[in-house]
Amino acid sequence: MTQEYCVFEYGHGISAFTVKRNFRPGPGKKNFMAATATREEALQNYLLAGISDEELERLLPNLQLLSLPLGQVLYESGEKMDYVYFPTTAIISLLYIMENGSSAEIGVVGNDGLVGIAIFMGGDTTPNRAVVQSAGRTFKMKAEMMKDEFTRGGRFHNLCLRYTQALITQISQTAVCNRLHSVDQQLCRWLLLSHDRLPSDRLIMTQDLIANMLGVRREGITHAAKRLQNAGYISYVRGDMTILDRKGLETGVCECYQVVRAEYDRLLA
Amino acid sequence: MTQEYCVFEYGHGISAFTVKRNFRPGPGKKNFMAATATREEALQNYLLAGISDEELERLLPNLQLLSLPLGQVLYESGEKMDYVYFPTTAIISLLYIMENGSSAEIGVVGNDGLVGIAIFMGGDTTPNRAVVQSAGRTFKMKAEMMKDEFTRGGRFHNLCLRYTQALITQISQTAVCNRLHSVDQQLCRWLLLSHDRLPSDRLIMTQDLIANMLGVRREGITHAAKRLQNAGYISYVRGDMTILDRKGLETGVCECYQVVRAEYDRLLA
DNA sequence: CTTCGTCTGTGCGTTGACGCACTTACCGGA
DNA sequence: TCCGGTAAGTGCGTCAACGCACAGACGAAG
Repeated sequence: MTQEYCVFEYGHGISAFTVKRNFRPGPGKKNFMAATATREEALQNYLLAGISDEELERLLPNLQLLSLPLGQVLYESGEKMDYVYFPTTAIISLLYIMENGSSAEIGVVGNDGLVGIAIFMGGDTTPNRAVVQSAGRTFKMKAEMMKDEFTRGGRFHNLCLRYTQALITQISQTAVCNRLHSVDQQLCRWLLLSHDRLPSDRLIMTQDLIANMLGVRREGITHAAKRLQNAGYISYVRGDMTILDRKGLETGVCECYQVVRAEYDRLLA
Repeated sequence: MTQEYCVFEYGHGISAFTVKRNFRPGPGKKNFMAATATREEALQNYLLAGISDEELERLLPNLQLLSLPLGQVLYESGEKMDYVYFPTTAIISLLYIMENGSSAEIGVVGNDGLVGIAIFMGGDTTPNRAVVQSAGRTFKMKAEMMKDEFTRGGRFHNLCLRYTQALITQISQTAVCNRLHSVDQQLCRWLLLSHDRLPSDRLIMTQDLIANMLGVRREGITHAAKRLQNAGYISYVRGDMTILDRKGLETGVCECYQVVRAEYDRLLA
């Protein structure tokens, strides 16, 4: 089961993120559980669920299902992207890594979208790293197949572009939030964005990792998380967080979350 | 001459930005100097310069040239976009305005691109405001015409998408920079981004406006600008800034600028 | 020449986040 | 059962940026 796998992989993945941040599973380990896509499973991803039957039929044989452990790197900054990913239960974080090793998240992708927009936007690469933030399942598809289907136009083409616009809003709002809001507010925003993309209320992730994502100190997350815990919104025990009171989190968040949420709803309805 | 026009318009535009930020020229004032595009003028915009002759021929009759005063609002947040803009000498700032009135820039567009990507991305609107940051000229084109040409595919379609990816990188880097870097560094980045899109070395803009763009205090800009002035990189007199030493500015900037610059060069070569 | 509005410069107390060092708590393996 | 590694909590001093208040400084209008 995926959840058990998360816990198992947790100990390994963690070191990936901190310090070196260059963790990659060995070649034999990477694509286990790979299987051709079933229709039902594919529909768990909103983009795949939103395209026409004809398009889905064409894509299905080319979609490979796989499980991703926490910390796995899907793309490295500037690296040619061989695959595009359609997450179902996994959550992928898009990060920029500074030359001095510090990092900041620019966006997050779950079953609401896809990882690898540069493939159809024409740039082929981006100066960002894509890392598994929450272990889970995803489909992957060869970049060439992605380009072919995109070039056909049709609903898939349009939906990809609308998703990209939604992602732009998310990134924009991250910029605004980084500029104007407190760590407390940003943590709330981050938790809600994650929760929206999570199959359960559990998030397997240390405070150190969250700090790396938000580009703040680990102690800052400790304090903010403590406040949320005291308020009864979350429980947090050694890398195992549970969201107890979503409504509560929403009272602590800045308007940035709602703006992003509304745009996703509007564009990908 | 455009430069003189900037100075003239300066006194009016200014009040637009501060406090209320809802300045709009009256109906009769908006589209003065409108004229059908000449080929040479159109080529000053990199996107228009990069498309095929056939495409350009088709667009030219639909392009209207106009001068934009400092502070004019091209789009309001959530407002339907009737036109797309291809700046030549004008610079447009994309801002998010918080509910409490504070603001932060998420990106800047000059003759390197276009304003209004939501039109072809399919969302039609964005939760941002587009404001003239530096007075100058731009082409505008009806949204429908834009959609039509985009839908044809071809080089125009691809170039628009590549430009969008470049813009995404700029927005992403804004997010990172907001998170990790000092006001001094951010001011350098902002000046360089503006200078790249400026027809001269002069920038007509008060410290108060720059502060609104960067989402910081006006006094913070005063201090940072003073340091740059003492270093001899810029001169600054009451809303009239001149960039004296570009190389100098580049020594004070963080890596964010170079990352964005490299992506623009790579994607829009 | 004076006045008024605007832009810039400065000082000062406050604060949120940082960096560092350290302790406590937990867990799995020897 | 002990030990070592990892996660989380705490306490400090430091600092960059904030908010506010006010003082020049400039320029256009009368």
